[in-house]
Amino acid sequence: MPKATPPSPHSGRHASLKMLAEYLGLSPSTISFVLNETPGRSIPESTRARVKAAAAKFNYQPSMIARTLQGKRMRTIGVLLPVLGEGYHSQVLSGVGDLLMREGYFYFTVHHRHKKELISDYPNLLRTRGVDGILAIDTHLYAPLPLPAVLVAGHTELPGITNVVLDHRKAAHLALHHLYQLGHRKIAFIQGQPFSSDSDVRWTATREAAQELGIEIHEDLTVHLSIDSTSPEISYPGIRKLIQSRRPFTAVCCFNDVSAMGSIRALHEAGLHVPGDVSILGFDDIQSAAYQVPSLSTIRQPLRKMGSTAAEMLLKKLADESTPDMIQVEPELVVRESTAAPRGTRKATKK
Amino acid sequence: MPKATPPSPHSGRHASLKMLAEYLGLSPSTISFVLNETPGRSIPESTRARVKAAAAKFNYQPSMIARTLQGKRMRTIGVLLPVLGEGYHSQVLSGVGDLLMREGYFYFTVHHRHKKELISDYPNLLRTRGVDGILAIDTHLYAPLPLPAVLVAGHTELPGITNVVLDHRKAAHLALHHLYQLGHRKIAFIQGQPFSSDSDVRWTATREAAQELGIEIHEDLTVHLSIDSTSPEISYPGIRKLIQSRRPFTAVCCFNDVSAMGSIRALHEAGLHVPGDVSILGFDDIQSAAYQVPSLSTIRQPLRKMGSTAAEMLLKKLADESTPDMIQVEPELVVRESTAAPRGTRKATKK
DNA sequence: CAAGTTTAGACAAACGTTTGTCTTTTGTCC
DNA sequence: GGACAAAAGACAAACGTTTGTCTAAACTTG
Repeated sequence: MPKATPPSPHSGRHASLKMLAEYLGLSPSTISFVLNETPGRSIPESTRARVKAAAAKFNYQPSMIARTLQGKRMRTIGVLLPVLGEGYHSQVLSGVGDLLMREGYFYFTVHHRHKKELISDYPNLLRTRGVDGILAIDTHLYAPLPLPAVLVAGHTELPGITNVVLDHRKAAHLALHHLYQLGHRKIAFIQGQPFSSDSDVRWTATREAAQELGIEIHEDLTVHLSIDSTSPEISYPGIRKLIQSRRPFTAVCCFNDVSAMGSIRALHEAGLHVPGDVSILGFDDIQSAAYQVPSLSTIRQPLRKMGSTAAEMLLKKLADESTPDMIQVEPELVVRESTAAPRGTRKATKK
Repeated sequence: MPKATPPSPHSGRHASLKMLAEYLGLSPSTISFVLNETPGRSIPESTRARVKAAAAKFNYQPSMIARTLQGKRMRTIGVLLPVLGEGYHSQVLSGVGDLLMREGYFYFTVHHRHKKELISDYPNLLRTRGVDGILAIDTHLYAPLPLPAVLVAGHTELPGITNVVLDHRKAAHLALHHLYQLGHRKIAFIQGQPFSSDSDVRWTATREAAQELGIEIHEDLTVHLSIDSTSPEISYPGIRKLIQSRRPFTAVCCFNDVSAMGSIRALHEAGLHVPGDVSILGFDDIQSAAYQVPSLSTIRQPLRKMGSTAAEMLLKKLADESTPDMIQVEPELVVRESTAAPRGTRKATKK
């Protein structure tokens, strides 16, 4: 049976400047001067010591809340992302969080599931809670933000906003060149969900790279992701259908590692071997990529770095330092077990 | 070259009660009464309409900050967890976040990497930022919190705190019984990191269950996790060493799915087949568990549910409703591909 | 029509800070 | 010992709300 919560021990109010003032026989302002080391105020060392001792004794912590009311910064950031989950967002967020905490900043996490209305509303609600700036991950913005902002994988051009993005042209080239030089020609593609902000840019870059290398992209061999999730289920049905269609392909170039995992699973169930029958190339290099069976070959994005860079830029903006409009980071090809030369390339050719 | 950020468009100050008051020729208090529908104040419909129109026109949003200064709630929670990452924490957090956002609450995420000092300090820092309550996940608390609190997988007994925990006895029994009835007798165990708050409880429960079933737990077959990470790397070296030791075992009962993935990887590299040579039983049932090759048999914790339940309890506390000291949730055995009868059980016995 | 009541709203204090100005005390210098 | 400066700190306003009290006008009622 639920027991009533006992009268909380939180009733003993917390130390305020006023209480300290009363205790010390000083005015609140004097205490504020000492604790903030406000320059230009003459206060003798003896008094300073008394004040500091009392502050320590009562574990005084100035209210950030009251402080912001004075136009000060709250040292708080709002982070906007589509969804909490494994993989991409989680890793970027981790980079953001690490840097912010290290710098003494706190942050709100807000997920919007790509709902336009929420994306518009949240920044304002965050503002009323005192955030100093906004960091948006994989989010398509519709209107200028009411606060300084930095975007990760945002492809929105808005004045005063800094974008941290991957060099998708290079990424696409790395991916296709890798498969090409292994000998793959019939390559299937997994295209990102329309609401994922990298999808368009990457698809364009992929088509360009394919053209350069003389690789054909067949609509018949293209799987379009649509499920809004961060689980491998996103690609599983698409790849199953592709297998059932019996169109030949020797490799799948995936939108991300999670969809690569779903693909491998689907191929496995169909009795196809990776990389023996089909090579799988992932994208992102999430934590578990190296530990899959087979381990994933993938295009690594420096996800944590992207997060921390974005956070760094935002803090710079808050310090009124200049920041570039765009920071491009470099992808990297990581070759593991899931890609290999297609069957027949090494032995006698089949036909 | 970095371009200077242009004078931000954030300079146009935001609507305050005072500005609205001036615009309407009313006093701030009157506007507050209308917007909050404060009972017991007589204000004619005509004025109300004027006020509401003006508020909409200027997109007025009351400052939560100023409001809390009046002793109101900020509708904000602080979430304490060891680390941002894949798996357990991510899923619980997702449940927490979903419920909180749905209820119009915002939350800070704070990771402490099990550092005692941070665990003690953060709650206070959160308080200065106006949070109404604290939700701690997988965190060992050392002192009473300055705010109402709910713990997930916290095994700290503190007055006024609600704990949301798994029924570990049942979980251990489900796990061992499953392996036992498949025919496993030589079972290796992966024990959680000492700083992980479920480790002790689960280990105790595991030993009890083993005794009941007559299963022996050999120290030689026990891997002790120690790496502070959420990647499969945590179990990989331990399992490698176990394999090299050449002590026979037919199954591994893992601390979590992530360590199960690392185990499978290590076995795979040693040329051992799962479940043919060794069965692997995970714990948690994280998103990707079903999509591994082989897919993971595991003990499911309702992680998202645990998160949302905890959040719900915290909001209840804030509403001064009574809450139980403990809520136990039920584990569930999920049988997939990674467990099977040990070799020799079905065919002629080996020896 | 005077007295009382309701209506519509203003006014002021408070929350916990910061910061500009003012006052009192002490010390220095000639 | 008087003039002045410096030192030490008090005082008050402000930030944007909420809320308790007060007032003025407009109604009611006998």
